[in-house]
Amino acid sequence: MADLLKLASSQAREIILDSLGRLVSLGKAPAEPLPDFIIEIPTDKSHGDFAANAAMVMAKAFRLAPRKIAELICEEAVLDGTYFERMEIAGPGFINFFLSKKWFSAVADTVICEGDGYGRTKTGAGKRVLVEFVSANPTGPMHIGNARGGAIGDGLAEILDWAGYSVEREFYVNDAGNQIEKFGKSLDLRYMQLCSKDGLAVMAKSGNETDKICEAIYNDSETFPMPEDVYLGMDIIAHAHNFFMENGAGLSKQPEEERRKQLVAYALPKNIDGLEKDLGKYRITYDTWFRESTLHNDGSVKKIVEMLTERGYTYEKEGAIWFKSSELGDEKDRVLVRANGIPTYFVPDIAYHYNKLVTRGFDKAIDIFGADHHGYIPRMKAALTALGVDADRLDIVIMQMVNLVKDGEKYKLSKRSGKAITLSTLLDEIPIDAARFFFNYREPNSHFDFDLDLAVEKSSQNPVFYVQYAHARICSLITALRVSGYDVESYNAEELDILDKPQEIELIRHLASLPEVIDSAAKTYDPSKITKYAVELATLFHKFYDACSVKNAETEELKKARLVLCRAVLQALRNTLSILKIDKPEKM
RNA sequence: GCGCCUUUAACUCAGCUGGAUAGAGUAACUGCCUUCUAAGCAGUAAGCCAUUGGUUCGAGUCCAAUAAGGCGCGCCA
Repeated sequence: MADLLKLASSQAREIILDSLGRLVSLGKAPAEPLPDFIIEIPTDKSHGDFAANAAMVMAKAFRLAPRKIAELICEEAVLDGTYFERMEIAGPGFINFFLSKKWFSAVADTVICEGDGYGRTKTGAGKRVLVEFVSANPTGPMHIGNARGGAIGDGLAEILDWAGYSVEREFYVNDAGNQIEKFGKSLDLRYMQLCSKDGLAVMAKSGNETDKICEAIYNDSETFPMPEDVYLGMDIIAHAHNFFMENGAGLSKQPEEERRKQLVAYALPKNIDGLEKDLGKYRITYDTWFRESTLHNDGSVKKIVEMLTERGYTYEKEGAIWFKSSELGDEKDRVLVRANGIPTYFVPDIAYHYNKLVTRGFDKAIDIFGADHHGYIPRMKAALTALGVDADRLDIVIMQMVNLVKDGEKYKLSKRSGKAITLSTLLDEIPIDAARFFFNYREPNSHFDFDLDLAVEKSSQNPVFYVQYAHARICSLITALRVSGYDVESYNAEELDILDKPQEIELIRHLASLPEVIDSAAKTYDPSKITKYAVELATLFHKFYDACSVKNAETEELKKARLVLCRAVLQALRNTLSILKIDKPEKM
């Protein structure tokens, strides 16, 4: 788990600090505490591998020109025993560091030795994190927004795992509350329509084919009217029809409440199975499917209201129980229990987060939210604070809405009309690899247009192919050389000392940054850093491939050295693709 | 009206805690396969970093205001 980039960077810092220490004892530098400086990686590689702005920030303290200070620092600097071969003063007073060959071979060596684990860090060691994502309503199929949330959540969970956290993935099943009522009502209305004279006629005419019946009823809102606040999607009609086929019209003679109960009991498990299946196809598997109903059944929901009341954070108004969230940073107070005695969605959700952080004791809970729920965050944090839980242990990743673009036109996503494009439809149309890659190619917080035409296209326009192509190229290259008698695995990284082409050096430098990229992605909750890393690695490889022939290298030593480099690149590429759960084709 | 997000090349976006001449990909144009996969590479062209002001050695990056767009502001979830 060596991070050679970080190591080199801290060496550069130490070199300067050492030098400053000597300058102070020589009386050439002021003794008072000096301002902190930064070691950065210059964009222009002629400025070295690392650059320090120490001389510039210390100009005031020294009462000298930055370049003069830089000269003093360089005079006293000792590079022995470090990965650096020289230092330079440049520009307004930057101190630039240049790495030695030793470092480059150490990088390749590390990648190959750590193998499938290269890139893993211990940043999150000992911390348990729960990532909750998608959590789509089980009342219907998933839409495009869930597709983005799924890719981001799963990617993020994997990244956190690589950063050393102990990670669990969870789906929160809203199998209680108002939307289940609505679900039951919708199912019942459709069922009763099917049992009616008109419904029986449609079924007879359509030869009992569910698809045809759904379409006929869905499109004939005059004969089969539906009220405002129900689910209109065809999936509801399909459930009702399937139930009818299995159980007949007998249920229609039962009281409404009983009908709804039975219909929900029939359709809900089917929907949840469907969610699990679709997500499985999307390569997402959860550690837990957490049911909201368990929080109602074990009294947690009730207990939350009691706890908040005990702590003095509730009051009654107009027959309802309110939470004083405005005292804790929310813009207004919120209703906990309605005047009719039924708790709002908020209460079980507080109970759920309390369960994550207190009952199950996760150090962190991470939720992936659509931007349309961002206003919900302050009240949830307020609730945790009121319960004595550190609200910073809950992190919410906001992801902006997705626009679907087809033929240059924007689709509006509408759940209510039942016409939204579902996740399973999307996955039928585009490769899973492309979907997972695309949704992780932008920061969660960016508004982004998903171009259906582009994702379907199997061409160079599609970055996922570009990356996979690099992988396939290396595979066949290595195979070819192995066939011609090269014992690829036996060469060690010391041979890399002879590499000096810029394409080779750039490639190695980028290899070294993987651990840091993973840490950074974990810290900022941004999986797009990984896809971008993969694309950059592929780019550098393609450039190297073009400029430096392995097979026809000038010398045998060079050939072996490049072969080792290819192995290292292949390894890093494989690891990033593993994180993203994207196929690693050996041939294309 | 209030809050959150966004605004960088024709299009889609990078730009790490402020640093040296603002970068990719796509689209456009020009080259490169008798030699490891041309799903590739090299090159050309393309920019008032939305606008204005402020902070300092130094601002695409930080602060404020303005403008445009997205999303919220229920005893819905």
